[in-house]
Amino acid sequence: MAHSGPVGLVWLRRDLRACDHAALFHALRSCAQVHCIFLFDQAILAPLPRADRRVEFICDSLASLDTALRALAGHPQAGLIVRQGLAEEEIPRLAQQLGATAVFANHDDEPQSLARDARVRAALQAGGVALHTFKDHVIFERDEVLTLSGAPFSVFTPYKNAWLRKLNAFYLSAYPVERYAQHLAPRPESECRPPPGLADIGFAPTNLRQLALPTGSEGAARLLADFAPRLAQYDQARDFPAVKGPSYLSVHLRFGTVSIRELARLAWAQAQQPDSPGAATWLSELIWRDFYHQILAHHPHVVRQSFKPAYDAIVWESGAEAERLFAAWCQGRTGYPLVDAAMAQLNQTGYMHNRLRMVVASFLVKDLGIDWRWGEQYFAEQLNDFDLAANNGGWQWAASTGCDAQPYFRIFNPISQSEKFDAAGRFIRRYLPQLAALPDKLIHAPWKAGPLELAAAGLELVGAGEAMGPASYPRPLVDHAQARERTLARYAVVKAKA
DNA sequence: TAACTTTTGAC
DNA sequence: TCAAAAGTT
Repeated sequence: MAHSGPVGLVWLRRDLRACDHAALFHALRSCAQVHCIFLFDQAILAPLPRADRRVEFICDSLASLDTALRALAGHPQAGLIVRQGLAEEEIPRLAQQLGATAVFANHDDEPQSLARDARVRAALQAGGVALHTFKDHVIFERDEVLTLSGAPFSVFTPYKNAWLRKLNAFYLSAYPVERYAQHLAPRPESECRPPPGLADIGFAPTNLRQLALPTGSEGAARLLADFAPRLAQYDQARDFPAVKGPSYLSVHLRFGTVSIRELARLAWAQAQQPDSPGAATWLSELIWRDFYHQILAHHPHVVRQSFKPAYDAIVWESGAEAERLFAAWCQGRTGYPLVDAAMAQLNQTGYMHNRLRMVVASFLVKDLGIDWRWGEQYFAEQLNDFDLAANNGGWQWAASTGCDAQPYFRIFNPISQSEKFDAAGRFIRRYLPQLAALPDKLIHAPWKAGPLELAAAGLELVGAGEAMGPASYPRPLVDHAQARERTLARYAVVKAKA
């Protein structure tokens, strides 16, 4: 090699892009030769089902990242090194093979990731290699936004105000990796191969290609270009699942195929303008994301327990009956059309509209009396954009067990939510075609239809657990008014403790 | 980022 | 008589 000077290794994890990248920038600035690796971590892949949309999303995005790195370097032998194995073994092994003296990565504050990084750091240190890590995934992390007394915030609104006060153009500026792109090193001959396909790592294809979900940084750019003209109306459109209101960028934020700084920059700039009320609302959603990441970093116990200890006294439903209710919820057979349509959206696409995440979470916890962790786990398995901090925060919010959660007596009515946010039944009809012929008035609660109306709609109502044909739909699993009373009684133990 | 019940007040 | 406001969970 003609190059001299220190060799660095950038370890990419949930930051699969080649621009505005903190770890890549710092590596390029301080090392004359920089290699990039993505590791398929056995500890993460092993427990997954053999068809998983997230794995396919990663594979597609790695191909795009590899191309981007070679374009950035300007020579074809640069590019992404991809390996498979255990992080604490493979990262030190590769560092040693490349002669790297430092490894660069971005922070990941999930408890398991912190533990993994500590093991990798120790293993690297044994070989005299340093591990440098950086904030990249959020605008403000860990201890960057604190109360005047130096404590972490646990209520969103004051957190948001402090977050906005601290924000300036510097925190939103991109890391200019292009400036040092010539430091990207050619890969060793043995590593010059395209990133593996799904089959190469033992996975089967999903329906990802059929979904309107573009992958990689180009996919994120396409979604952002599509969303930018809609941003000004985001506040008006975001609550209606039949409307194209959201950005659909959550999965790209999760895998880092888009930079949070780029998104926050757009939101912040537009929020200054009086004609864009949507921008401030969307920026608020990005701040919620920082908020929950910060909560997880300071309170890792939320992964297992309620944020508020008093709520651990709640006794949830259990046993075979609870399993039956939970299975019906998972499969979208609760008899409440908005809930079932939402679960169908999740099961078919790996995405669910945010309004509906609240509706189905409230239904599981406060209509069926099921432990919020069961729902959290199901979302973790199904959501393309699954993010531990945000998912846990959302579930604890819905269950009223979380920081700044809704009060326990706030119980969504699945019928009113349906009438309010899918008044014309457009979303319900998209995912529950057997209900399509019901009039709008009845589509939110089909059990209220008389025999003549059912016959006219070509619909048959069946009891829970009965076989479902293409023209049948279940009767409601529970009565909402009764369930509401049971929930108020269930949560009474909290009031007694507080 | 609630829903439900009761009270109030305009007509 | 009914819609809006207020009180409750």
